[in-house]
Amino acid sequence: MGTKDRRARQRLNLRQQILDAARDILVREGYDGLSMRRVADRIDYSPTAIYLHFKDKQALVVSLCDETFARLTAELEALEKDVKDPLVRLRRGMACYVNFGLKNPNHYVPALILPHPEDALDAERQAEIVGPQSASMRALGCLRRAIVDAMTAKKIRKVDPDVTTRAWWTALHGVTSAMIIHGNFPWGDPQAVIDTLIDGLIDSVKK
Amino acid sequence: MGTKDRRARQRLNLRQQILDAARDILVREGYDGLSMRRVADRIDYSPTAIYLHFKDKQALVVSLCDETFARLTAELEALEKDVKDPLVRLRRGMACYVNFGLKNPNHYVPALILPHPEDALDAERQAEIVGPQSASMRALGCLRRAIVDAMTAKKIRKVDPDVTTRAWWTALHGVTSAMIIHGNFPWGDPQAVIDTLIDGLIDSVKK
DNA sequence: TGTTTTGGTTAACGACGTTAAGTAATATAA
DNA sequence: TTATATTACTTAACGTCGTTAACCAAAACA
Repeated sequence: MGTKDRRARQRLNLRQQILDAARDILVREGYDGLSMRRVADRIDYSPTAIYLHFKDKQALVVSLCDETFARLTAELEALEKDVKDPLVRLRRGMACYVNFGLKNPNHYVPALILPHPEDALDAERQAEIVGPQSASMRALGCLRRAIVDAMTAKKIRKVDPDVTTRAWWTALHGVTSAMIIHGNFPWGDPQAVIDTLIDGLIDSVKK
Repeated sequence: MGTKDRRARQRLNLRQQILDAARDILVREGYDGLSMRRVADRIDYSPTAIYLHFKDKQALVVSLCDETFARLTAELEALEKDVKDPLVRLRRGMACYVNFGLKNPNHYVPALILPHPEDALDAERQAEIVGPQSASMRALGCLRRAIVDAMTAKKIRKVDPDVTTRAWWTALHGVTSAMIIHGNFPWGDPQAVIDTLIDGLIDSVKK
């Protein structure tokens, strides 16, 4: 009766082959270089075979990005355990986010920079959605907790945690995406720009 | 001898028709909805006719975006003349930038959010490029001047104007692009997020 | 052994940006 | 005025893409 198992195993096996090939292409050639046909070529299946495992190209890419962003979340959550000083944790966490984006540009781009169709929803449906769903945004929870912690520890002055989380995240996203997309912009010392931004934000609420 | 003139006039005329049709499509349907074939349909020419006036799709879009971003630059330069207080001008200019992006999302997206092929250059050629070329980045000059002015007026403490300009621009770009792309994210009161970010940045360098 | 389900294939649709080759009208030169 | 050259444009095509429909063989089950 292990036949059912074997089928499931083979199914997962192919699914993993698809993911592996797709990730390899994505990392090496970026989102534009990733096509269903190229993935199919790599694994010696027909392009349509992929659709038996992923609804469409976007679902495939989301799977890849979720996997990668899970590592970011893990890093951030590790900080929560290891770093006691909430101000230091805040600082390190923000740097961590930017660094992650710069080290994984080809995941960051489709996950957070490129427009997704579903992000252009009608106003009614937008209201239904209350929180970030994709794994690529679970980092926001970490940021919010760090802000709240720093606040209760009286390290920073009282602020609206939700508004501040969103404002700061947009800033971090800004420097990350700008440096990824505008690679030939004269950034000078990029790290100086990143540090200036992060330190400025934190300084603005320091007691 | 007006035949040469007439030819030139007709040429410019068609060029303008292309631009008008393309801008209409871009504004209404966004960058993805804009295709050479659709522009051609609108003006009752064959798709290839467009290539007699624009090198490729990107050149056409750049023309459109340059036109629109010129209005932003004009607004910012008007501020330089009208608003004397450098701190107020700084504040207003930054808000102006974000506002412009949110009001012209379909120009902002191809101009500053989407990856351009030429932004993925090899390291040597990147070094050759020293400043922002596209009109979409001339706003950076305004920001830098505002920062320097506020500094010489002793309204803010001494900072590296280049690094600060770049850091602040990434932040502004971040909130702008995030709100454009992630329209169904729970922003709460978007203006509160924008204001918190801008005020935070300025506060961090206020004397 | 016959039947259904699973896991794939081939072929095709309708889009896209772009290039190559051809054509008709116009301007210039003899 | 006729021949030539230039200009403005078209049709056809290439190679891509994501995705769907129809079909098919092998395995599982009755």
